[in-house]
Amino acid sequence: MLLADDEELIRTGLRVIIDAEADLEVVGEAGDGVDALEMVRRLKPDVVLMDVRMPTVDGLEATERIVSTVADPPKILVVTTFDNDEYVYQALRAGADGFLLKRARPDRLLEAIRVVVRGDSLLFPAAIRDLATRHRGRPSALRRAGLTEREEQVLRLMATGRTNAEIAAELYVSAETVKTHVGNVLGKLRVRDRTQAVIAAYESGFV
Amino acid sequence: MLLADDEELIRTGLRVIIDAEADLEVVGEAGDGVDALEMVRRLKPDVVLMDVRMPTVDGLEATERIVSTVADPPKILVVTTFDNDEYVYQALRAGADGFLLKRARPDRLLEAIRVVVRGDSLLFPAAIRDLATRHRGRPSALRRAGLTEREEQVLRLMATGRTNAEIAAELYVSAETVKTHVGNVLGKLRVRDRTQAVIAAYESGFV
DNA sequence: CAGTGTCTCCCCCACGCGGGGGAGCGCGTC
DNA sequence: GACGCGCTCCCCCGCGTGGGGGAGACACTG
Repeated sequence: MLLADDEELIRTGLRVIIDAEADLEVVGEAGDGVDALEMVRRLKPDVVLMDVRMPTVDGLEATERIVSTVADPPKILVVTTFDNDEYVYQALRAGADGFLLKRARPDRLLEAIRVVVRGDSLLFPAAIRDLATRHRGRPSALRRAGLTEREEQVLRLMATGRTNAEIAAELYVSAETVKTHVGNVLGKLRVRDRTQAVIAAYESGFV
Repeated sequence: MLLADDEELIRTGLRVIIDAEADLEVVGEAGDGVDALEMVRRLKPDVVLMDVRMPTVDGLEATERIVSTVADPPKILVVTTFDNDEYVYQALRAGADGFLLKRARPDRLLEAIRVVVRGDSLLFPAAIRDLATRHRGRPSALRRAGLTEREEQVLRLMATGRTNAEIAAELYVSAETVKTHVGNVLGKLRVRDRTQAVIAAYESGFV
C-alpha cells in the first residue's frame, strides 16, 4: 500500500494503524501528486490511500493520471478531511475505487481498505451520503411538476443540448410544436430558460 | 426486514438466504410499491430490500415516499437486476441507503445488509462503479480545455442558470466582458451554446 | 354527450445570445 | 524592450429563444 498525503503527521498516523494489521503493509509514502504517480509506477502497490489536497498535483488529478496511464492500476482510496467535501463525485469520476473521511474510526478505515482490496466495491462513509442525496426533495419537485410524456421527452432532448429545430426533427413535429412543449416545461419547472431547465433536470437526477 | 419485489421467486430466494442468518429476519413481503409503503408503516422494519421495477409505484418512488413521510424510516437497500441500471443515482437521491445487484453473491448481499444496518454506509457493487465513472476521460477533456480562472468562474455561474447580465453583476464587470468569456468557454469546450456548456460541466463533474 | 387534457400547429414580437471584428491595459516571460 | 496572454470593453449582426395570443384533432372520462 502507498500513502499519498502532504502532511507527514497524517501519513505517520495511517502507517501506524495499517502496519498494526497483519494482512496490510505500507510500502511507501508520497508527499505530493507527482511523487505518488512516480512511486506507483516504481513500487506497484496494490492500494493507494490518496489525499485530495496536495502540492504540485492534487489527488484527483493524480488518481486520474494513474488510472489512465498505469497498466494494471492499483485500487485507489481517496481520503479527505471534510464530509461536505464536494470532491466525492469528482474522485469517483477520476477513477477512485473508494472515498473515506480522515476522521473515520480506524476500524472503519481498515474495513474500507479491505473492501476495496478484496472485491471491487465502494464504501461510502455516512456523511458522504448527504452528498448523494443533497438534491433530494427536488426530484419530487420535478416529478410533481406534472410534465406530460411529450414534455418529458422534450426535456430529455433539451438536456442533450439540442436546439428546438433539432428536437423537432428528432420527434418528427414542427419547430412551433417544440416551442410550445418547451414553453410548457419552463412554466411547469418554474424556470426562465432552457439552460435552467437542463440544470433542474440534472440536479433532480432526471438525467 | 421487509422484502419488496413483484416477483415471488425473487422474494423467496431472498427470504431463504436471509432467514438462514441468525441475526437477520424477514418480517414481511410486499409485491408492489403501495404494499411496501403500507407494510413499512405497519410493521416498522429496520431494513427494506426494495426492487426498482414494481407495479403501482416503483421502488424509487416508494423509497422517496417512505423516507419523506415515515417517521424514523427504515434503512432502504435498493436491489436491481442490471448493473448498467441508470437508477443508481436516482435511488440514492430518493433516499436509499444502499444499492445492490440481484446477481451478487449471497455473502455480498448479506454483507451489504449488515453494513447498512450497522452503520449508515453505502455499499456499491463493482459494476456500479462504472456508473460513477462513466463520464471519466471527459473531465480531463474539460480540464485540458485550458480554461482560465476567469473562464472557470464564468462557467460555474453559467451552470447556476444565470444570464450574462447576472454574471456581469456578480463579477463586477460589464456584460460585454462576460460575453467574451462565455464565447471563449464555448470555443474551448467546443460546444455551440451555453446550454451545451452547462451540460459539459455537469457531465464532467465540474459542478 | 360535454368537458378535460394532450398534442399539434400558427401568428407576432422583444430580447438574450453567440459570432465577427477591434482595442487598450497589466502581467510575467524571453 | 518585445512578446504573449489574460482581462477588460466596445461595435454590428443574425438568429435561436421565450412570451403572448389562438385553434383544430383526438382520446379519455364523467
